[in-house]
Amino acid sequence: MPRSHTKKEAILREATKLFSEHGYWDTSISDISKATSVADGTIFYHFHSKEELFLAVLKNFKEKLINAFSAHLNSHEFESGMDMVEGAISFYLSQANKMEKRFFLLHRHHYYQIAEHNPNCWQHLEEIYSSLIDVFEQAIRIGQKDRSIKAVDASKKAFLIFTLVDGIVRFNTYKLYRADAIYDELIDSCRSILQSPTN
Amino acid sequence: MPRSHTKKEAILREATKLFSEHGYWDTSISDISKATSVADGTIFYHFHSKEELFLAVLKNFKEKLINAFSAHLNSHEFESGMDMVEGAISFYLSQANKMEKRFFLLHRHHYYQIAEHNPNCWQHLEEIYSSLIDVFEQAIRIGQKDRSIKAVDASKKAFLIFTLVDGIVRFNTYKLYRADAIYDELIDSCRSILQSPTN
DNA sequence: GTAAAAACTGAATGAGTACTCAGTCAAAAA
DNA sequence: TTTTTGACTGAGTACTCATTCAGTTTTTAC
Repeated sequence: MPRSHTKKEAILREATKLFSEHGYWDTSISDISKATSVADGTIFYHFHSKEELFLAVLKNFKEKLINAFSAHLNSHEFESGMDMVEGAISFYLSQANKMEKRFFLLHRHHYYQIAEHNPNCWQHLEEIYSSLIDVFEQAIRIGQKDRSIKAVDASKKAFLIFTLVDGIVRFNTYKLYRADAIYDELIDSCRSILQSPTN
Repeated sequence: MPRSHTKKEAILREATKLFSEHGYWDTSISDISKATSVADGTIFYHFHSKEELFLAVLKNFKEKLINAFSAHLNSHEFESGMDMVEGAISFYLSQANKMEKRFFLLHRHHYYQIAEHNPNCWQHLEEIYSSLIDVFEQAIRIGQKDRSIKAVDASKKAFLIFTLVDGIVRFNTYKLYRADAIYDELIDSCRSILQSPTN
């Protein structure tokens, strides 16, 4: 395995760090090359453009996040569908906490701007969101079978709940409100939305 | 009234348009000066820097949004607190629709980045969010008096509901999900969160 | 009408930027 | 050993951009 392999990885690692911390425009190619102890040209040898490097960071994040979610689902036993929904919420919050900077990047605007002219970027974003929302949707459907969740439009409610959780993560990273301070209210609200009053 | 007054206004108007449409980094001072038929220097005569101009746009938006909300509240009669909450939600959605580009700007990241080193910017953002959340909180408190809303932590639930509505606006502008398609589910969910089962 | 003040101009500046490319070097293939 | 290949280098290119400022025009004050 040539040395290049490690260098490409190192570039991607430093780029993830710098883009996440300072954003796309406030991170120059030479910032990344300095941080990686690599020549500017090496970056363009491995990635055709700054934008392509930025997309590689997104792709990497997408894979990490989706893998983390399926690992979580496979390694846990859930009492009921409702229990699964709650598990997904707290797992999402814990991931957002662990990968705070990368979620920050996801909530920034650059990717949505690039997505307008780059179908590849759009697809990454689409996959991230749909796979996350899917987790909620499946949990709701399971809950409807085991009667822990009432009859609702699973797809729409899944989107609503995801929006709520993701919005809280967003305000949390912007430090406008602390997520842990309303965790109980969040779970309580989700139960109100999904459970019939008798549960 | 000197001519300058109109020019300053025109600069602010064009800056709002261009920043909203293309973002902070993709709008140059000379783009704005061309659009306003003004010399580059004139912009710096009225605003000390690009960042200050950008903040003036935010301040302007803040005032417009807050005024629109109080006008709405003053000009409507509400049957109950719950009715007021629903009115606030649909008013927020209609404003987001009417001022789509400016909401786009609010949801972008630049202001949060500037806010990190500029207390003035931070204050604008804080005022926008707290005044909006306040509308929901007051409506909830009124609803608790007239019994249309059950006993909940008004402040926390107001934040939750605002987060949900704002999140939907965000996904709507990114065209990842259409807000009007889940309006009914949204209202339904808010009722579940706030009303006791017997209502 | 004249002086002072304010508004306005746009060419010039200089600090940045993404990206290129001719050439070096080490290791694999012949 | 010689040749070829792919990884890597970093000075150079062509460019954009926010900001400045010396000078001009317009408005206001007297």
